[in-house]
Amino acid sequence: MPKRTVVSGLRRGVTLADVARSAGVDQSTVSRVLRDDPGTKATPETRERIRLAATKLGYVPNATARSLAVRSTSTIGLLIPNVAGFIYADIIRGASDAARELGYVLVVADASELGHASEAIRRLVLEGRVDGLLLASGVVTDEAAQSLVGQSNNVVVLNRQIGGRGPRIIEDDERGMMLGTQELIAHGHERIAFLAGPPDVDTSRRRIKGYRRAMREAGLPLIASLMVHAGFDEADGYRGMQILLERQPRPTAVAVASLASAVGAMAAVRDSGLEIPVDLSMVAFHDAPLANYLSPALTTIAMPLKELGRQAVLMLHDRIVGKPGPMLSKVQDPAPTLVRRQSVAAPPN
Amino acid sequence: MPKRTVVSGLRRGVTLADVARSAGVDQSTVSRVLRDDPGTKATPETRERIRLAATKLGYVPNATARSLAVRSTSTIGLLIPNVAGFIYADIIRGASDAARELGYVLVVADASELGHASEAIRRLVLEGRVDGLLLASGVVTDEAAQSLVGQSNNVVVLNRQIGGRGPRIIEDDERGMMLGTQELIAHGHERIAFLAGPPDVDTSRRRIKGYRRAMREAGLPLIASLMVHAGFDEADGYRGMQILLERQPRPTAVAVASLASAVGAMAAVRDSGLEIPVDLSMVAFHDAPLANYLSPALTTIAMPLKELGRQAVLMLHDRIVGKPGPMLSKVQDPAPTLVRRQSVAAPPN
DNA sequence: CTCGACGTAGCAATCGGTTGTTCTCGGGTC
DNA sequence: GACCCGAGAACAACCGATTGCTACGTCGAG
Repeated sequence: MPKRTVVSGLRRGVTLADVARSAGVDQSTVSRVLRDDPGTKATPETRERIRLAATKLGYVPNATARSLAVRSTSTIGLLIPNVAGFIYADIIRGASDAARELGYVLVVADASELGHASEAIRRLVLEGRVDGLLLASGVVTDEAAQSLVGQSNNVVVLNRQIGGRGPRIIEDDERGMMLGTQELIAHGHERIAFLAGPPDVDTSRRRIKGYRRAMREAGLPLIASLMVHAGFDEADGYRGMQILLERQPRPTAVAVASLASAVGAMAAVRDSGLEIPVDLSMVAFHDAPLANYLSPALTTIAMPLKELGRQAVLMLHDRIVGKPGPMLSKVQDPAPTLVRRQSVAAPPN
Repeated sequence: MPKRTVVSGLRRGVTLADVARSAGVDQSTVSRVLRDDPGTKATPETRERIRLAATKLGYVPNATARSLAVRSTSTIGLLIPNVAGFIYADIIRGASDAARELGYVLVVADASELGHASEAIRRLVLEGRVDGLLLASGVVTDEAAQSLVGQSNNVVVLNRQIGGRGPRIIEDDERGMMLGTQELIAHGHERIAFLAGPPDVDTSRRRIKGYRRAMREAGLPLIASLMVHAGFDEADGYRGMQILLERQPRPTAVAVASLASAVGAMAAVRDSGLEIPVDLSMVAFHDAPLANYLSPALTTIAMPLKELGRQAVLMLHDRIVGKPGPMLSKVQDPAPTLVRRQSVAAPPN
């Protein structure tokens, strides 16, 4: 029969007590049996009776009550500055999978608008809705985030360092950016520009390091005017590229610090009447399906973002259960890979 | 036995009892004062003493305990099939804002992988982690979702209808798609193809209706071979467009049912040696910053997705508090708008 | 001087689980 | 037959809030 349910807010559910009554035992026994508590000494017959009653009534334990009793919610939060970013889908999936495997549920919250990060943090962490929080790069500029990272054990920052404090996990930006720059070098480019991210975030700095190192190791000169800082979105990339295109002599190739800004950069190149890759080669940091459908298809550096998400929750989980761990972890295992498409060719002339 | 491993999980916080002790009153008084309970009759002095103690101790109420007591979590869930989709960012923001205004927190869960939707639903709704759930189009093919929608009062489906049951809210797909098709017609096109979504989802069907209606009202013939069904992502759009490009005579314009598939379709056009908009005009359903940076910049139909998200939580909230409301709601107010860019021109010849 | 009203604040039950402790038997030992 | 033992299950105290109800003064009225 369709059950009569729900008056309002919460599902008005079957409780442990209901099951206990139906099975003719105490609710503590029901609790232990249904959770396979090692301390249970119930008879096989009793167990069976309880299980039957539970399924017959459609019992589902109430997470809120359980959380209160055990002082743990079994949920992990992930705070993201901008859900539209290309990179977050993979991070979310990796984190989501890992959480599930650990018996946690992952909830993501959007903190795109300024000031909302601190509210989200209060409601999620301080009010105890989650056992721990993953802070994706970007939101951490928020001052509430700052102070939280200093205070709480159960926060892990992804891909950004906050004043050196707090546990964090990063992708191997340096290695990835080296890979991309080397691809340009391998095609014979020497005047290679770098469209960098904001100078004050350490993710950008690590990518810059990778670019510089590749140049240095190839014996190529680092020309200051060939590096410009821009934000990470399309419009930022467009503007940054315009600047680079005015340099004389013009660079023959450019490495771009994010996929979104590369999309903008490509548009800037087109609008200036130049063509990729014949006039200018380009590689972008981070990969997404989109890159394959751009014109030309964009050569990218695929970072192991899913693994970043996964390892982030593993790291957070260790902290939650009190296991000691490093303050800084770098995702090494699936190494960054270069996805060759059509945006890189030999330099003109 | 060693003492229980309380430590980790939840923030070991200051409780109501702590504040009460510090202020020298009963915790019920503290509770009433801090929440400004209308039933409070505390003197100004007592209130002051309590407030002081609370801030001094850094008291933050525990959401779990509160949820248990009031039988409501003040959180709403949003289940999304694919966080990478272009449209979800706006929906999330709209929903997030509305939730915040209502005093709720919005948590989003990703159900990209098959079978995960039902688990997410169990953990979120059945276990009582949320007061209500928004189901974004796509996940609802899941059978758990199906049955949930039938059962629970507190689920609202976005942009997709499930067997006619359950409350839902839709954008005005028909009107939007009409708008786009009319733009093509206004430029003189007559052989206008439609790259549609999957035939079995009603969102697609509504977009088809809009296309057909625009054609009909303009007195243009509907040619069956000029409509092909494809999925909503880039690869699907690529394949679908390839088919359309083989039609003889070739269409001079195409309306595409999603932005992602339009990106794929543009690539297919390029690969076939044709050029947009000189050989073929294109409009895409849904807008995103990306459209502005494509080559050529893509003319799109901007749907009020933020408003969709907002109204969805409003609708859900009404149901949660028991207010009666319509089973079907359509977002009308900010009407869809056409964003003219460079992908539409007069037909060749 | 007693009674009742009212303003204040405390008591205690409750939400739905978890978990340490206690009770109840039946059976084996000496 | 008294005693002990242990399995099996009930009892009861939490977790941290919310909330109906009761208790205690004080004050004014009769």
